[in-house]
Amino acid sequence: MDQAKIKNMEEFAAVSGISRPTVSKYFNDPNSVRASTRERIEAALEKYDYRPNIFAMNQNRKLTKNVGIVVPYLADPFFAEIVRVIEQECIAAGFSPTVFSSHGQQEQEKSILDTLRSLKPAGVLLAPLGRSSDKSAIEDFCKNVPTVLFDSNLEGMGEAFVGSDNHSFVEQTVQYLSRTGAAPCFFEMRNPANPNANKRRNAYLEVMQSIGLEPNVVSIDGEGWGFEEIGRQGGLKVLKDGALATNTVLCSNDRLAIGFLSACYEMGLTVGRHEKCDLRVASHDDHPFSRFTCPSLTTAAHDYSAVSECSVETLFRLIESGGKLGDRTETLFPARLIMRESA
Amino acid sequence: MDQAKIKNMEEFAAVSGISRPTVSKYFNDPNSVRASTRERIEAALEKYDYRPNIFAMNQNRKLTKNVGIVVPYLADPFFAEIVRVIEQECIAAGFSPTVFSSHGQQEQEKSILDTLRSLKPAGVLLAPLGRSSDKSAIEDFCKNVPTVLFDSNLEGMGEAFVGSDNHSFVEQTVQYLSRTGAAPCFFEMRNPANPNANKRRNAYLEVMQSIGLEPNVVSIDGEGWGFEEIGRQGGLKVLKDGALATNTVLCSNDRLAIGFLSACYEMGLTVGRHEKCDLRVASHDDHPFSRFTCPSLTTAAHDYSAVSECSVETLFRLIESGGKLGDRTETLFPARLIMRESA
DNA sequence: AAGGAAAATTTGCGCGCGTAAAATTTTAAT
DNA sequence: ATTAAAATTTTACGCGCGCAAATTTTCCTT
Repeated sequence: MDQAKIKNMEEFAAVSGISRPTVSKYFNDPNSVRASTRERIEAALEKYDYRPNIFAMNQNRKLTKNVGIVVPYLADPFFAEIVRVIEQECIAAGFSPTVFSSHGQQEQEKSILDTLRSLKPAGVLLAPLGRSSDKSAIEDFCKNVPTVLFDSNLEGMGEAFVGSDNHSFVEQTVQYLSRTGAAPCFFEMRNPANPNANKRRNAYLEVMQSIGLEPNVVSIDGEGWGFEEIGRQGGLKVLKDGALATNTVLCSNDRLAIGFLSACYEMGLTVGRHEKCDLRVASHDDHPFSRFTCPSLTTAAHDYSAVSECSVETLFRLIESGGKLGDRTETLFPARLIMRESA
Repeated sequence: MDQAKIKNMEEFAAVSGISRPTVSKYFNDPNSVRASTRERIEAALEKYDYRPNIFAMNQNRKLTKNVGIVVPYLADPFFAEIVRVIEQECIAAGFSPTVFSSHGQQEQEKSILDTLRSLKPAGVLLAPLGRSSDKSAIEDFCKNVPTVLFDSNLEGMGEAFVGSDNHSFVEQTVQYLSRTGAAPCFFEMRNPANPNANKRRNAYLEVMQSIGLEPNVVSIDGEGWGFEEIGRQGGLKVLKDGALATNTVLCSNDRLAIGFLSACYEMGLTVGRHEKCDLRVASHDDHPFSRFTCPSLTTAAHDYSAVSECSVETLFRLIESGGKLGDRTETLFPARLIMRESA
């Protein structure tokens, strides 16, 4: 690496013996220049550590290489994990991902969309807050920026949606539970922050009816994204009130289940699939920690990698086709039942 | 809001009846212009929705309003939580924070520092990987970019360090455990990814010696950031081998403890502070989920808000003083013992 | 009302790069 | 060798804004 500091593309073009426009073309797409030219540029790149000024690049480019990734709550390990994978894939494809978390707040989500607009992103992967999203703000955003929704769907918004098939989740857990023991009650938040929750409740009702069992929905109070605490408080209340019709509880999601397990433990109730246990508990999501609860949690797993890969691929297709896809596709991946000790 | 779209600052200056340089000054610092001028600009801002082009701004400004936040592993709820708070504080102070996760990989950390350089940030809050960081790369970075280290310290690097006092963590848990029962064994990874781990082991040895107890360190194998699984595997091995000298286990951190609790459960061992229990388990960090383990985890808590606030404040002082502080300060916050059911 | 400091304006240049059009060179095919 | 196509170079302009110096206006003081 030569000590001579290269200030700009002009100078770099000079030392590499290539014209600046061609160098510019190279940085835009290394394959767009002749192989021999590419080699010469890359040789110079080794010698003279130079990187184009991203601000100047983005200012003039019609389309940047920026990609926005927005999730409703990054402190939720489920989203943290999905973001981790998506981020890597964007980098591998030569994009610059920027991660944003709405932190569960509508205002925050709106302000992120505002920031994102001025970032002129090539595309955005958006997991909206859902129920508490400002629908018209998101709709407006999607009209101006190529956007793929993931995780939670907002009817008609964005160019595509990629997520998990909630019905498949509930069907598998309900089938499994009712085949191996008592019919499951459904434990959920009355006003869930996430729209998937409503789909899961409806799926529960459908599946129970289809196999001729009496549904039993237990809705608990609580606001916000502190699901574990909400599940614990709700669990304590439900258990004390004897509000459960059977000894089998199907939680809407794993974080709620983690709280519910905690409540069971406090009440001195044993959870598990064995005869001697008081309760069976199952859930949905395969949260990264559900493997380590006591007992380990039986759950329906997202196909994490399929959802992330498909989201990213869809976004890239969208970007390549200039921001518009033919018709809005909705891709849903089925769940995989993970049988552990809790049910 | 008028339908007339404002293209640039030139046009906006025209419609607001102010010269462009003055408008530019306003966006740089609203207080640097006369009150009456400020009002006129803000009135126009209401009417004609205009936002300066950040790329053009950042290209020409000597110092941007960007702030980088780098953590070793964002999927760890501990970091997710700290990032959440820090992010809000930066926004409140008028900065544009960008969050990066090294995902536990040295290469990733280095590439983030590279990216960060070209972002010309006013300052960076960096929680390094620690043991697996490329020290010289970080040292070099800190020389060029105003940086405050947090969470884990790298001797002499950055303009300041803010973190938790590991000795205080261990002192409190060891004192508590040995006062209320058997002396604690120390359960840790042999090659921990985090440098705090080494400080905690040393603190354990010191504290045990100072109160005249025989230390007993149990080091387990495992690489990477999957602490729960490592703790579980290690726990199973240790429990089967009967490698624990006493019935009290102090884990280096909560995630390891979560795995260890899982191992205890699998082995049919009961954990808790009551007479009839087989084991007592305690730990450090007050991980967001440690409240919900079964039994709930006795642990030493970080002062999350103090660490985040102090980090941010230190960074702002650093930025205001032009990137250099007098002498490198190291601020350590003590732990707060949280007594729960596990010990 | 006069004076001076503070704030605002005018003028003008520069940042680093994208990009378009035309001229030139290189490559591949006949 | 001839020729057309592809790649490169030259030339030239524009993006939206920061910033500095000189000038003018505004405000407050005595």
